[in-house]
Amino acid sequence: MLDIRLIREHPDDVKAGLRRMGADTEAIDIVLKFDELRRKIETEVSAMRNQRNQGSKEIGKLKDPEERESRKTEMRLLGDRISQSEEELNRLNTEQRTLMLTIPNLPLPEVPNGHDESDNVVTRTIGAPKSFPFPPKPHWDVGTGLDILDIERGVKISGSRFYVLKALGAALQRALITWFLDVHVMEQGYTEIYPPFVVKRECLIGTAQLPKFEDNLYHDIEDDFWMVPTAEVPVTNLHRDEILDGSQLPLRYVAYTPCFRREKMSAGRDVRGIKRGHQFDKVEMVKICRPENSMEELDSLLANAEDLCAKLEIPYRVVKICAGDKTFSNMIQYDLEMHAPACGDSPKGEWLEVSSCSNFGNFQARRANIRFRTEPGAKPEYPHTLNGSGLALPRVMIAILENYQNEDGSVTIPQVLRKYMHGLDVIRKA
RNA sequence: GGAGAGAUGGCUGAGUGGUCGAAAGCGGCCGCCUGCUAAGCGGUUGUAGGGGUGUUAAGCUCUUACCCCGGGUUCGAAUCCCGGUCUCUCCGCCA
Repeated sequence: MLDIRLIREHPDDVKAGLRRMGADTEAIDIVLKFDELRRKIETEVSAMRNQRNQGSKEIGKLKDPEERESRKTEMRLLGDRISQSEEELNRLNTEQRTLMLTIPNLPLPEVPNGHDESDNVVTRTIGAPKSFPFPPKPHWDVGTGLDILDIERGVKISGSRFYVLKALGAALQRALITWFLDVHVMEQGYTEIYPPFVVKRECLIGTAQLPKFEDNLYHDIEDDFWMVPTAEVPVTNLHRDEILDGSQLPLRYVAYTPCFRREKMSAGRDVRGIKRGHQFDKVEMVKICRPENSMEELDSLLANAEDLCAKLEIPYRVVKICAGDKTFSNMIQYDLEMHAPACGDSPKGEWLEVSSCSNFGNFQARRANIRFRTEPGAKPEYPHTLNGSGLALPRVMIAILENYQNEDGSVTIPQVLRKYMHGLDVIRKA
């Protein structure tokens, strides 16, 4: 959520930021109108309440029963007026908040201009796309050929966009998860978290999936549980409604969770293979830090994710996302994309997003009411939150199956994963 | 799932209609004292919103709301009533 004071005092800057994202600016004018009216009524209500509080105190001290009764009547009338204004005030408060929750975070000045994917900036490419002495097969052929991926049965049991990993396919994914976590925890200093995979609605408001992106979430109506679309949600919300001690910061967490997405917004996209499913696994890093450190923390977050790509020895690139393509709630975003030689429509293969690393500023902290004190006794402030995948499993699986495939249909296991696969070095047809 | 108990400030814990934004203790902060340490003494110490003043600063000041959440009764609610949530104990069930 943006700071209402920022909107109040610098509406033109806010609108300019929204325009860079191709977002609507009329919400700003509406919010400002609400805000003005809201403050006016709030002042009135406060004054009336004050009058009532004073009056009630006096009634308590009055001896004369007649005078007492007449004051009571007076106060009763005042009470009715207060109730009316309170109702109005409540309405304005909720309406203003509801609207505020739909306004996206503003891009930082260094975020490149642009309105879609094609305007993103590739900042560096590490390793060249691999060339093969034979025509590389797409992962769905590699995987089904080895009988480690079963898309048809996934569809049979759960519908489209579900798949089954089998035998060494399942083991490979499990090895990746464990290795990712080990690197983040043992080499990079993150604290591992095992969170619930369903959360309350407030959590999703906190990290800004709700109210705007309800369409993309699975929801259990009976208990009002929401299945997590990313570990960002439960992990960031660990500290919802808390005032942290500044000496605890930065907090650096990592969590593995399945992620559940309805993918309504991507209907028809990426239907082939395992690139975009309703359920996928991901290891996610989450940081909560002091505002002044958040850009360095973003750099190290990105470096931590990149480290995994590099160690897997798969070509990847770093993409700076433009203002029009960044997500709703961040203020700057970098994506990591691994190369998959046989995926997609182009003979050159496709760059697959395996990680998205973002700095959210205090946007989520405001929504989730996460605060900290720089020192004991100081005023609470909003910290910055960040998160980044480290990494998303299906795309890494794709990249491994396609990059490490051999002409005979087998797949070489990346060096770093072998000790997580009992020393196995190649996946062959059983 | 059944029965009972409970939810008060950073923590412990008092408070059953006005004198309560809330005793007391602990902790924190500031100062004093002390050769060091330990102890001692004094003061201070919740969050959020709005108004005024001030350079849209610091600050000062007035005020409102908040004693789990939401309603209700009342001139007035931490306190009474209703609904809900959560926690604990016991029983049941269970990977």
